[in-house]
Amino acid sequence: MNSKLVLYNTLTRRKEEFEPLVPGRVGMYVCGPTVYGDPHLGHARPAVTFDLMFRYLKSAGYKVRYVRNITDVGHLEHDADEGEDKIAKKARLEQLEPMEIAHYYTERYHKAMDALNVESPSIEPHASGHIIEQIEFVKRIIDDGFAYVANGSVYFDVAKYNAKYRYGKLSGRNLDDIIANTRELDGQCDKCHSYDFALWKKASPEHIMRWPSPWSDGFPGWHMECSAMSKRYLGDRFDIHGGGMDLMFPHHECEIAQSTAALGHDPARYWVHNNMITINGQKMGKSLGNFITLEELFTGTHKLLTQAFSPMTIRFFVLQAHYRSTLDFSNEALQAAEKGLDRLMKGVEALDKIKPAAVSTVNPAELADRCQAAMDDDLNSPMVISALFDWVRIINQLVDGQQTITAEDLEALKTTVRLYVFDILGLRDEKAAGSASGKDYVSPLVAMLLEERLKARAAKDWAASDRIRDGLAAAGIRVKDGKDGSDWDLE
RNA sequence: GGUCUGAUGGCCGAGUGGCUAGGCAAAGGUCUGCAAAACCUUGUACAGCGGUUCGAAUCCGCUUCAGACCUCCA
Repeated sequence: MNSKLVLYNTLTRRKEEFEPLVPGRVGMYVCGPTVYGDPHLGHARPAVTFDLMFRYLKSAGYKVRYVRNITDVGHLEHDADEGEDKIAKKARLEQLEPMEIAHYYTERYHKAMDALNVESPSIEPHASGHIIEQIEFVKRIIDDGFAYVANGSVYFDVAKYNAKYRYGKLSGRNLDDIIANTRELDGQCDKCHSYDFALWKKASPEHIMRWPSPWSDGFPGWHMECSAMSKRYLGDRFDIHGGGMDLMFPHHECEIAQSTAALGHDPARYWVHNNMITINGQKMGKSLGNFITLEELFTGTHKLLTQAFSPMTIRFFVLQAHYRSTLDFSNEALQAAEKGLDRLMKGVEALDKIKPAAVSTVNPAELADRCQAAMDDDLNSPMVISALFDWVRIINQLVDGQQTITAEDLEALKTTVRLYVFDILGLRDEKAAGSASGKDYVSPLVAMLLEERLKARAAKDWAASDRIRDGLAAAGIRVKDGKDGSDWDLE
């Protein structure tokens, strides 16, 4: 473990050297999706970002427990008080059981994550499966005096909490500002203050998702699951808590308050937030209705898309920007990513064409050092990619014989390139993998035709040669003439 | 209004006191019967105005513009 990882901690607004609580082990918790709709491009950002973190920490030698939740209950729409449970609402619309909806979209989410080559986390707890833990957590907060019961619901007493700790430490707000900027309550509410938030909500008669509790038949408040489940699987303290920047306030702020109220201290040491994906300069999100689902991207069926983009193009697109920057969606940017990825993958394939020599004119350790330094610096994947591209050029020069490399250095180079491209960036050679079966299937046929074409070319029968080339092109097979004969590829 | 980010070449995006990523596009070249593909080369940009400094795109101040959060959102 020779990495010296530095992470930007939202809590301190600084880059800090990463020191796990237990040497050699890392506990990380990331807010996962609310499963009431198809996963969209916005979901790809945290998924890929924290997948990168997960992969890098593991490759650095840490034993990592990565917990990413599935929110299948308790997430209210419009208003934490009067709103309706998202899952339940969707269920009524589609005439389905709430769990049916949650299951369906969880599956869809998993499918999209697989396509993006996002590794499954160590544990993926569902909020609905941890009602007991959440009730216990609420009890502790009540016992410590930081919550009050009102008409079957339980609310967090923000003012009381703020008197002892500080509410707003993560988002940089202070309570006075929050009071000044929180809208007034309707008057029908059980809460004492507008800025208090629900820990447990009494269910109205028509509410389907409900569980018994000491206070009422109801459901947990919408920040409770993360506090309860992170404690359950990672302990009272853990290393990294991640999520999208839009969750910083109020969600993560409330999580800190809940955990601090119940346990007396912060739950996580490093708070890491990924930035948003924008479209025409605006955040891509459910509420704005300007999101593109991942399936639409993969199939090219959204009206804003000029073509389909493969999952790896999306992944590469995300990795080409630093996770804390906004990333603007456009067809042009995605096309650039697609071509760039293609170039990178061709470079990786070209490694096998290099013939070792007696001396090296290149130093593969340079690549390894650059990549590690970039990753250590707050997971700077764009810098890693930049270094890899520099080496694609060198690899091509090696293939060309303009540079030479020893067998030993070549092995080191292959190891480094593959480590970063496949294991850490998590890219997959879609063309090689995806079309392998199809390519194998037609291979003998194409080989035969190319042989005929070669004969025709040798005889300078250009008409016959071009006829074969055009015929193959019509079948989606592109012939590429090189120095040492012809190669081909599926479109 | 409050809190906080950001403004980089044709586009996307790193960097962040001097050595000035990378990709895409473009131009030139190599190869080729032609084409395509592939490869090579080139490209001096950091919103504006002040200030600090030997030196600033990078630090500070102001201005303009954009975005996020403050209500569910990755």
